[in-house]
Amino acid sequence: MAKQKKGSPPGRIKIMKALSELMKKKDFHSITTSGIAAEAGVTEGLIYKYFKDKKDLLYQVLKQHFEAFQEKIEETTQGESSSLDKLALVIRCSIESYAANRVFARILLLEVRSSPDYFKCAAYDMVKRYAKTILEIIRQGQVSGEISRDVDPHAFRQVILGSIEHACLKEVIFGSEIDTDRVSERISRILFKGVQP
Amino acid sequence: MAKQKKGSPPGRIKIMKALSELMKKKDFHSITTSGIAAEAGVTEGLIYKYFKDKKDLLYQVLKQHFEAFQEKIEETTQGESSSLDKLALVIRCSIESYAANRVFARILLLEVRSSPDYFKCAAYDMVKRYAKTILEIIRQGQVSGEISRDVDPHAFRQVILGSIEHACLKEVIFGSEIDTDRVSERISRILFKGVQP
Amino acid sequence: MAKQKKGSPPGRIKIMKALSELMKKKDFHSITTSGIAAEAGVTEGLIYKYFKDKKDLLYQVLKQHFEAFQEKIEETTQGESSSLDKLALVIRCSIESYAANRVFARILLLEVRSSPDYFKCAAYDMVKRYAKTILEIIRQGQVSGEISRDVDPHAFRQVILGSIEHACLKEVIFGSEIDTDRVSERISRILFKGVQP
Amino acid sequence: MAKQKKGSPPGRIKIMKALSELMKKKDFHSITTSGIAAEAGVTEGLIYKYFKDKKDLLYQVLKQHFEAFQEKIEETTQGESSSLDKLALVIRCSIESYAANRVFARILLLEVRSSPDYFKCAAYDMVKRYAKTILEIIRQGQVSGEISRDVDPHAFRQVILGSIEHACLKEVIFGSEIDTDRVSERISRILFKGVQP
DNA sequence: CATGAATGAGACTTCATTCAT
DNA sequence: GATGAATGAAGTCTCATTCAT
Repeated sequence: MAKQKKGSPPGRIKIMKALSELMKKKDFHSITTSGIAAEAGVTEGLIYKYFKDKKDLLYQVLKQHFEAFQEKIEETTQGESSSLDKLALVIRCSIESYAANRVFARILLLEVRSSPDYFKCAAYDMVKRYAKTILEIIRQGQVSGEISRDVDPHAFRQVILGSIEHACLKEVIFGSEIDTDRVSERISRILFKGVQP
Repeated sequence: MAKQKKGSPPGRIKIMKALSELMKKKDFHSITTSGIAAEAGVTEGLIYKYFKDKKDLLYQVLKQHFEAFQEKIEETTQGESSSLDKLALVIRCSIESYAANRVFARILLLEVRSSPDYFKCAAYDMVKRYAKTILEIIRQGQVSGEISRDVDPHAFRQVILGSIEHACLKEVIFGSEIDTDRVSERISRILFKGVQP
Repeated sequence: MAKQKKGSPPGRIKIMKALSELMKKKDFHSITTSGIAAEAGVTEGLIYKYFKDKKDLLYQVLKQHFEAFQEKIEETTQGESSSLDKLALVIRCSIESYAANRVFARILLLEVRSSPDYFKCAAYDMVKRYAKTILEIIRQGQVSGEISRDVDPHAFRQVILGSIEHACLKEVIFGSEIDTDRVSERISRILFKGVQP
Repeated sequence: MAKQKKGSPPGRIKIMKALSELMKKKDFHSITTSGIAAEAGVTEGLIYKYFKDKKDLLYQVLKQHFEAFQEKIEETTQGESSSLDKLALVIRCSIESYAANRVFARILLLEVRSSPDYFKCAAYDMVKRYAKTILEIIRQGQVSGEISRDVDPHAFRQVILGSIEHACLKEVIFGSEIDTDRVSERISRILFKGVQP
């Protein structure tokens, strides 16, 4: 119900599923439209009925994954009142999502970034919203006194995002397991308290 | 003298330079061998005399950039005795390199990571060495008491690398300027002291 | 009706015909895919929709020719009861086919034999069937007493096949005419009765 | 001494040997000049110092092999006075040569025949001489009464050559062993006495 | 006697994409 | 709602060959 818009014709759904499926194993560039069609059990032509082009298809798939992600992030942080706890939750939840959803991670971390037109697509808008959410939490933390005023919010956000991504990158690339709990705790520990004794 | 091995035939050098040049503007996938040849002023065939294929050429270029980078890192940190100062220098120097050398940054941050065979190439070996250097500095810091023992060295390294990369990513993608000093200082500030007041 | 399976798309048929046509004048290696496409009046890409590669196309064409050939051989020998007469017919019919169908002869006698993968393709299976047919006729002849028991069937088959091929080779190479009747009669005469007075 | 002309420069010899060597495993078309140069331990350019082109090199190698072959045939048949015995010896000797010298066999049976310019090269002259020798023996046999007058000499020669070649073809292609004695005896048996009881 | 750098033509192949049905 | 035939542009790569040194 949350996964596909109700009115979606079967072919459209099959095609998106097919790309998702193929991206578990291969990178986008080595996936061909004919491969997608074969996996979906439809003809190549049909892809162009529903998507402007191959990249558009990718962005649609990404957006679909992202909606679920964003929803979860917002749900999770809602109840929490402490800013640092919220951030810890965002970190945890992001890593969890990457871990649980390799395709999403692959696309986001490795595929789309190199094409300039990604930054104009609908899916990127959601990334911006996600980033904005984090920035707001940081600012709240500074207002409430949980976070030091001499920390630059943008820099902090960068460090958070970078840490999350780098933590997942290797496992996404090599397909290894991610120990979500350990990884996210360690990151939070370092970022919040620093490394000095 | 440091840039090319003297024995290299002129054509080889021209080809590598041509790819470097083209990567300032386009991503690797949209660069064609015929484009490279044209830019280098040689014939397409010559590329395959010196490089196994287009990817091999990319890795050679990357490796060449990396050698300069690695050299600089080692030079820079040599004189320093404090571990945290060394790490701050590594961060600064890395960001500086990315900032000064967009091609290198593009390749490393956006292009190669999605191809599995990159991780088997010679250039990746240098990445590993770079990463190892950082890990060793962290461990020295723990021995000397500068860095808290309850910080996991691998996690800390991940946070460092992630922060560096993410800090540069946007500017590399959009071609904007990086204020090396400010960015690196802020990162070090957060990572070393944490964000709590 | 016997020539192409009705389901074949027009492009596929045109391509196969084009190769057949071109092979009348040139050898396979000097025929290019672009030449084939031009002759067929389709685009080069279409070749690869229907055939794995250029060689696959060749083998398909060969197989098609072979099916007609095999059919004819079987038809021809059906009515005959004497083994030697059957063999004479096989010889005659084979030479006739080579004579009437230079393309087929060229491919079989000169082109495919040097590529190891020909011997794994479907067309070669038909050659084996043809050879088997001959062997069986020989054995029947020995059973019926027409052919001496101290003649080795395999050796005899070799001699038959070799004689047929060599008889046609020169004319295939130089494009000269073959006097089917005379050639086949002479071969049968020698093979059956020997050369001693 | 018989193998190379005395004055041959070392490079020339190395190149010819290299091609011979490579042809033991691969067919001529898939052997590249660069492969030849590598095997010979010289540079590609040198090939064109000594040979007009790649094909010329092939013909030179063939000719060299052929000289040894021709010499042996003539030696062998010299002493014999009976025509049929001479022919039996030619058959035996030819098969023996093919068996012992796969490269020679490969070139002659599989490679050169499809190029029209082979028939203008020096090596082909030797083939003609060999064929002529056989024809003369057959005619002598008819004069002496050993061979029936109603056998056409050309047809008989064709049968002989075809039988020899076909007998060796499979083993040359697949690299299997040839039992020279058995094969040649069986062929002579059939050709001379026929197959009727 | 030989090298090594470079060429150039073209080969095969791939793929996203379109359009009539 | 979907098919299937066809396109066309480009892309990577191969290889025989030449020539200055």
